[in-house]
Amino acid sequence: MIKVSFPDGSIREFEQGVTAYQVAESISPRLAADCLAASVDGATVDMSHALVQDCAIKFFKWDDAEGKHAFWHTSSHLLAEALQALYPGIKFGIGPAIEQGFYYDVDSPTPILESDLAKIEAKMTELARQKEELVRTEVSKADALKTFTEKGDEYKCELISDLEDGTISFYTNGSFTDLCRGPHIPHTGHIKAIKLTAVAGAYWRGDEHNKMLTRIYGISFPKKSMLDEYLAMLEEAKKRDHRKLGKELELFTFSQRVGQGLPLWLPKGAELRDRLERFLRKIQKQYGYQPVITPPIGNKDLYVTSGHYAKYGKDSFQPIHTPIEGEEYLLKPMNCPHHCEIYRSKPHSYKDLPVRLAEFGTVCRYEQSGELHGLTRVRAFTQDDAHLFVRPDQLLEEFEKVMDIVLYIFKTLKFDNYTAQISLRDPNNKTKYIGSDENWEKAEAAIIQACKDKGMNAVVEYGEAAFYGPKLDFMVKDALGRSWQLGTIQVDYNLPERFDLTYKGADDKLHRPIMIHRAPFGSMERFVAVLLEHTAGKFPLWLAPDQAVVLPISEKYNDYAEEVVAYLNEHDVRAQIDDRNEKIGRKIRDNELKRIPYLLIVGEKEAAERTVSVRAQGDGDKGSMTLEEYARYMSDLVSKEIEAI
RNA sequence: GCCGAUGUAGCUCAGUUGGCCAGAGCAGCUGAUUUGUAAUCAGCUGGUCGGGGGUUCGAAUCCCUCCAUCGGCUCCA
Repeated sequence: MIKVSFPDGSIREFEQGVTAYQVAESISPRLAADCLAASVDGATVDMSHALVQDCAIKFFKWDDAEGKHAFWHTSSHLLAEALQALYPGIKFGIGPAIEQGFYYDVDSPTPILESDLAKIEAKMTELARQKEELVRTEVSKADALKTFTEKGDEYKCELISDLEDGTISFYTNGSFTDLCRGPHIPHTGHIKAIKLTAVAGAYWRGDEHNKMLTRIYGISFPKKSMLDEYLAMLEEAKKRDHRKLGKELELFTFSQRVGQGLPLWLPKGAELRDRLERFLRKIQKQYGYQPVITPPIGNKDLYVTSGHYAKYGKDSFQPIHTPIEGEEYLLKPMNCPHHCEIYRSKPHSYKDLPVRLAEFGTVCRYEQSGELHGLTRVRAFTQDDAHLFVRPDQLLEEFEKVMDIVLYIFKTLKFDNYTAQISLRDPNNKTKYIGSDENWEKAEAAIIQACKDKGMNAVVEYGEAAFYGPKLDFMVKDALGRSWQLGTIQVDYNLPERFDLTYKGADDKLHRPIMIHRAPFGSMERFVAVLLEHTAGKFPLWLAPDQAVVLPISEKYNDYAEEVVAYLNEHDVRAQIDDRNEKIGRKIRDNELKRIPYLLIVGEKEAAERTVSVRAQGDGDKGSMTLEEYARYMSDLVSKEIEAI
């Protein structure tokens, strides 16, 4: 047996004659990368050469996340080395690998601009060609601090100060030495294609009170062709951008004159939204929800009572003053307080619960200008909101029923790559939240239990809770991989207390209900945005604003085409005519680009036979059908989509 | 809000060593054509070059400022 000791302190035993490749295989890539610094007890394995090569091969297959991580992490060191060479006096923050690529945060005496990126890329390529090894050294905390103090790198010093006492590792590539845990790929020569993608500002340690550093984003690959593929993929993703599609498909628009972040829904967008609302209303009716309607403003006192004013008052649209009566009103930033008051409007018995109040409620929030983003982050939006007032013994069952609704919606719309996130409060900063520890613990336990019951694989995030209670959020990614929260379910013990909500129990005493806030879509705006990017504008038939367009071959057949449209509209098919004086090829092209699901071509033959020639979106000619056949065909397709559960 | 970039016709974009009345394609309008499965032809209309201020004999082009948009950061009830 031979012993191999690793930098993390572990010692593994291997049979005599083991190859370096087998050693590499036996451990994770993360450890494998660190084998550069491994020492060998015994002479049979040459760790310095073969293992290095084999590790490299393993990484370049991109066969696991750790391999890519090491590759991009090394790339960030390479970026830092290039920056150090080009910008004297530059100081370094952190430079990690991220999901797609890497970045480095720096503080440069001369500004680094987007136009400098090509120059930096060239320097990186030059350094990469030198095949610089990533050399690990280990030092004490005191020595580490000394090294960076001498360099005047205050950011690194701050990082080291926060580390626990003990051994600290440095990695050196060429002339650049960084505080780093590793792992890295063996040498920079494997980095064959580099693209610096963006320069941005980023607060030191993510705190807006700190100095803003310059963040340089990049991505790298072991082959030029992989970079080309990546860039092509980005181009494709841009075509799915909901802002672009929203314009092309005439769903929504914005107007500077109306104001930033205030979407204007165009007729086709309104049709789409209406379909979604009707879909959810139907489900909610089955689940025993009662629709309510509340006004777009509310007295400031309402939000003082709820606690929202103390938390968000300063960052909101400022109160509307009424000079005559001297009152203050707020544009409604959420529906919960109004719904609490509806609950309070009459006494409740334990037999009445759960009470489920639902409203498509439009709310206004003064989001920071830099945060606005298409339809995903706006200043006025409509929540598919509902508040459930439940007894403690009903909490779990009701929570799980809400989960069922969210999952049904996601399934119907084929959102299969969502992430469920349990958002709990930050245990280290409880001042951000209202309510007692006991209530928080009960609420958090309920969500965790519900996920367990449902077998839902959820990630837990601390510090992501709402200020009044923990949540279960459903996150979905957009075309460029940015994650957006859609559905949300929240457990709240606090607002019922603040509004003194009660019900009379079987024991003839007053009890406190628990509130569940929920919005399966999240908001109509954001949901439509993500739906657009998912479908690339090819909506399922039941949602498509226009399901079919009738295309007469020439104006001679316009009358018959009108008859077809009338027939279809009577039979619940949303159809229009394209009677422009254009050739049929042109009409097909234009309507295909508008993602119309079905094109119905009518000419002499169809008019005589009372048929339509059916063309499915992206799927070409489907042959001819009688009007009856086609209407039935459509209704079958729609019912199949909706009942896909 | 912060860092960086962008802003030319309804849309997509040309036009910077400052210089003739600011261009194209698509869309729109008019006319011709009456069409069989992804762009018929011709003519015409349309622009305070994001707003305001400045430099200059002269500004889409240079400077200042404001606004909006985009990429991030921070925030997200």
